[in-house]
Amino acid sequence: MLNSEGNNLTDAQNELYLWIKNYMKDFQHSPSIRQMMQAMGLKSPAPIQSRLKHLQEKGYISWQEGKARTMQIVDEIFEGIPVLGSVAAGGLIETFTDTTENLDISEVLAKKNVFALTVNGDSMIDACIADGDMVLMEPINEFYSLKNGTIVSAMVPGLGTTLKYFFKRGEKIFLEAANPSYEPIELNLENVVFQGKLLAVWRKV
Amino acid sequence: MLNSEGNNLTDAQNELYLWIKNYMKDFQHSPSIRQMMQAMGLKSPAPIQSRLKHLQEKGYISWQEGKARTMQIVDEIFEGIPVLGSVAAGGLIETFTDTTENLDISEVLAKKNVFALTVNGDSMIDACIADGDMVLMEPINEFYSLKNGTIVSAMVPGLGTTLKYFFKRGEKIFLEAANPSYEPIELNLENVVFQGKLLAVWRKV
DNA sequence: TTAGCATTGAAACAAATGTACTCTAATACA
DNA sequence: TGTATTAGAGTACATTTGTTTCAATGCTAA
Repeated sequence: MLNSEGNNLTDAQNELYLWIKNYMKDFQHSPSIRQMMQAMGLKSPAPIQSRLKHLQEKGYISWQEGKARTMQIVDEIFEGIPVLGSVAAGGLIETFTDTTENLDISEVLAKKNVFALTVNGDSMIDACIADGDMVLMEPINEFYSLKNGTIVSAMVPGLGTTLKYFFKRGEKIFLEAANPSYEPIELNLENVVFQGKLLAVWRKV
Repeated sequence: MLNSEGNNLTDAQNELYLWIKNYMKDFQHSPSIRQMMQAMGLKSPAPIQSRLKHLQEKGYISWQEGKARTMQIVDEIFEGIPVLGSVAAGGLIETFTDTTENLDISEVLAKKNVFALTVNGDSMIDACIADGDMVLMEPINEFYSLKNGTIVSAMVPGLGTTLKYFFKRGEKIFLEAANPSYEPIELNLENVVFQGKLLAVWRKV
C-alpha cells in the first residue's frame, strides 16, 4: 500500500489529487489534462503536467505515456481485505500466519438487490445478532426454496417487520427468536410477507 | 438498476461488454476503440462502433461524444448498500420504511492497513463475536490511546494470538474474554504485542 | 537587492482517438 | 434464386489530447 507517510504533497498537488479521485469515482474514467487545468483554475496545461509528474513520482498515480485519459490511482487497488490469519477467541491457540487469502465482502455486495436493515432489539442474540447490527438481506424469489432454520426478515401485515428463524411445519409458518424469552410466532402463509433472507451481518464498533 | 432482463445482447456484444468491464476494473479507465478492436480480433473500428452503439442503446454503457476514453459502465453504480429501514428483533415494532441511508462499508474498508482475522472459538461470544466470524482490525499506532474495554487482538509470545477485551490497571495488562468460562489473562506490558483493535465484525451465513 | 529556482502562461506539434463514409462479404429471408 | 439486411474492412478526417518548448512571473535564500 502506497500513499502512506513520507510522501507529503504540496497543497496544489493534494488539491489536484483529491479532485482526480473524486472525478474518477464519479465518471469511472480519467480526466484529461485540460479538464484538470480548468478545474484548478489554470490557463495552461504545464502546471498540471508538473503536478501529475510529482504525484507519479510519489507513487500516487500512474498513466500510459502518450495515451489519452489513461491515469490510474495506484492507491485503493484492493479486492476485499487481506486475511492475515486466524485468532483464538478461546485459549491461545494459533499464531499469526501470513496467508494471503482475501475477505471477499464484494462477493456479497455484488449480488443484485441486496439490501440492509438495522436490527432493533435482542431477540436474535443467541444467533449473535445484536441490537444495532446491520443485516444484509437478499430478496426471496422462490418461497419454496426457503429452508427451515434460515434467518429471514418477515412482515406481518398490521404488525411490522421482524427478524427471525424461519420454520415451516405442515401448512403453518413459525417465526422463532434466538432468545428463550420470546415465544415463537405461528402464522399462516397468507398472513406473512417475507422480505429477505440473511446473507451477512455487519457490525461497526 | 439496468442490465436486467429484456435487454439481451448478441454474443459479440456480450463478449465486448465483458471485456470492457474487465479492462476497466483492471485499469480504472476506459479502453479506446482501437484497443477493443484488437482485443476482439477485428481489423476495423467500425464493428466496435456498432457494438458500442447497441450497448449504449440497451443501457449498458455511456460515453461523452467525441471525447477519448470516456466510457462508463452504467451498471454497478452503488455506494455501499441501501439501508431500507430497521427491523425488529424483539417484538414486532417497526415497519419497512423507505429511507435512502447507505450502509457505508467502504468507510471502514477505506482505512489504511485494515486487516482481517478469522475467529476461532467462543470466548468472545457474549460480545456477539462467534466462531468463524471475520473481525476487521486496525493496527494500533499509539498504545497509550488504547481505552479500557476495547476489543483487541494480542499476541503473547510463545503462546499465540487471541482476541480479548483490553484493560490496563496500573502497570498490569488484563486480557478478558466475553465468556464467563474463561479466566482473565494477566500480563506485563513487555509480554504482549498488540496487533490491532476491532473495527467491525463480518459474518457470512 | 540579486541570483537561482519553481510555477505559470502561451503557443505549437504530433500522436491518439472518435467518427463518418464507402465498399465488400456474409447472412437471412421470402 | 434474388434481394434486403447486417457485419466487417478499409480509409479519411477533424478533434481531442499529451507533450515539448520558451518566455514571463513569483518566490526564496544568500
